[in-house]
Amino acid sequence: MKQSKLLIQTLRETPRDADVVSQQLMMRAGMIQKVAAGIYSYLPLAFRSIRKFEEIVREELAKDGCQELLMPAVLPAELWQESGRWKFYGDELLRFCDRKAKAELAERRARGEQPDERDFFNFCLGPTHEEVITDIVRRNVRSYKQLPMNLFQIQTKFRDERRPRFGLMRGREFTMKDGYSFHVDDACADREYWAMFNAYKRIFGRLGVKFRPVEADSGAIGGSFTHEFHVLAGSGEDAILSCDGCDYTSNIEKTEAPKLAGANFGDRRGLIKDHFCTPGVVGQVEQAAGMKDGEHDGMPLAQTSKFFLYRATFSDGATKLVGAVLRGDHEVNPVKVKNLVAAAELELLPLDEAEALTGAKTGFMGPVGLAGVRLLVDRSLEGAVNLTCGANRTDYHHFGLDPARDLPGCTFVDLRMAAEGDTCTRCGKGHYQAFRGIEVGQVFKLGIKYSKAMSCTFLDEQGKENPMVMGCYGIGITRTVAAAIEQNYDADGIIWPWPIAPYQVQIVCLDPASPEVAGVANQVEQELEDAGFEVLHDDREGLSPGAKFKDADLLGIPLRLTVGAKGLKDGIIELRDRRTKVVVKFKPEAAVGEVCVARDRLLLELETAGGR
RNA sequence: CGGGGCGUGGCUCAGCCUGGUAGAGCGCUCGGUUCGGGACCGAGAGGUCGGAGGUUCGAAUCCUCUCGCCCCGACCA
Repeated sequence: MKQSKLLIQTLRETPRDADVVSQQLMMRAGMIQKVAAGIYSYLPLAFRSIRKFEEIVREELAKDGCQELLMPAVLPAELWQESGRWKFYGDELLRFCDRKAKAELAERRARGEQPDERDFFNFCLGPTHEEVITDIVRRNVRSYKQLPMNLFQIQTKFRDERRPRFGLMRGREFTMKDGYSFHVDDACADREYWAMFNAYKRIFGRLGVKFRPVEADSGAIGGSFTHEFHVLAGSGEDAILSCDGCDYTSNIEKTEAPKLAGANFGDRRGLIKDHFCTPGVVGQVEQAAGMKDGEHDGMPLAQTSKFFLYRATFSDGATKLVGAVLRGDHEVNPVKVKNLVAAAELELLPLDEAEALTGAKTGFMGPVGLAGVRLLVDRSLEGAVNLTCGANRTDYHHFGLDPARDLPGCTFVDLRMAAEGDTCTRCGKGHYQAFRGIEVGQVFKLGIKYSKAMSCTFLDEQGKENPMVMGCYGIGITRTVAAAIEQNYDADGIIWPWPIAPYQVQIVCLDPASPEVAGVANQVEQELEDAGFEVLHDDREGLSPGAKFKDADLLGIPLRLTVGAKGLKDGIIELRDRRTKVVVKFKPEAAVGEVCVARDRLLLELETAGGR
């Protein structure tokens, strides 16, 4: 490919609204352009990388017998109503109405009615396709003989993120591989789960990025298990804790926190109400410091407790108040709270409601004496005595709290956000290390949530009807490409991993106006292409060498072949490794051989670079 | 959704406070000199200053509304 004909405009300066490295570099390299918030065009260079990654995904999935199909991006409300998600999926689901519904809406309005427009939305843009695939399978699969089956698509998805950001890493429109499997029983679904788990390890391994499979929260969807695949990068949005002594790696939302022994706070005493008065002080640390009496000049943070009031909403629409009690120096993990009460949604109770319920301002609410609240106490407080807690009276705290005694009906559970340095709960020896990760894939055992709701059943060997057991498996294609850049760049630009580089070799012709030099460059280009390499040839005239080198570094093609009059005078051209900057010089006739050697070396390095 | 910021040639920005008929650098076109890490000279093209309304003799500039984009927050109970 001649660069003079390539649709590309590199930028010397970073566009103002690009805030992560991958977005900055992809925009500067002329790979993507923003069309609207969180919506991008993939220009030729980016599209080549995206398609290469798609092909890796296809090849690896084919090894496990997955079948590719393509479902519509625009989906009817009916299917989503059938699964129940039309109601529960939030505003990330972009809903709209077609002309028929619009006409009916207009007619109602003409009659003087004031219908709610939302009641007329009858379509949405698909953020995920469980409903559609389940519909397809229930219509086409009847017998256990046809199972198991694993179907996937690579498709543009839309999620109306409340705050799109980070370029391709958190856009509203993105390309995703979503796969779904159907099975006669749990055991079969579990086998497929691990088959996909291993396929994903192969896929991200081939990509040549550092990644980790991570145990993650499966939400309230039936308590099934799930792994996320994360590309490790400092800019990642997710916090991951990984044990340095065993394989336990998990999203911090899920990480089990060890039960910590509390400090010894003396002999148990009674609950002394309203003992401490810290007027106007709200922060946990400041409050503890201000708690003074005859024996105490400020309380240790670990002897205070903190309290959070949540409203849990269940899948049947019922709600319940949930109170979480933790040690003052611990963080609450709301995901754990949500899962412990098996809620569909969990929200922090709005401040005004919380104040009305407890009768105290923020900072002075506590668990004692609250009616109608399900109380959960972090297990690190099991057996603790002489704690302080909010008195439900503004400015006051109780002293002497013994949760087991003073909070009847409370449950001791793991509510706490695990932290770096905590002892691993799995091996009991190692300690958690913290990483940041970009979630690029997920394997999830769905169970029968959708097949049951949508009557996707099969007849077993006894002729009995059963719901199929399902799994789903996603990979964010465009996000993965961005994540690869987050992990592979330097001050000069992108450093593409070989497998998804838009081109493998970039020929930089420094003197394209010279027939002799251009002739050699073209010759080498042809030979490399004949040998199967993907070559970008910078044949642009009128640019100084410096400008061409800068552009080449920015684009990040793994190998750069420099052809110039100066080198040719000595009969040589130069091959430079983008990452190491190491240069080798040789005769033009040796180009193919040298590029092969360099490629083999790069691929060998990739094998050792992946995740564990 | 709450708070803050920004919208001026393709890109990065100045001009706005203190109204007077729109600028720089990069990029682009043409000509010339250069040519191994973002060269130089000369000549050009390119902008309803996000949009609407208002104030004024006159608005990029002041006022109101609106749209878009970006950032921070959304876990002190």
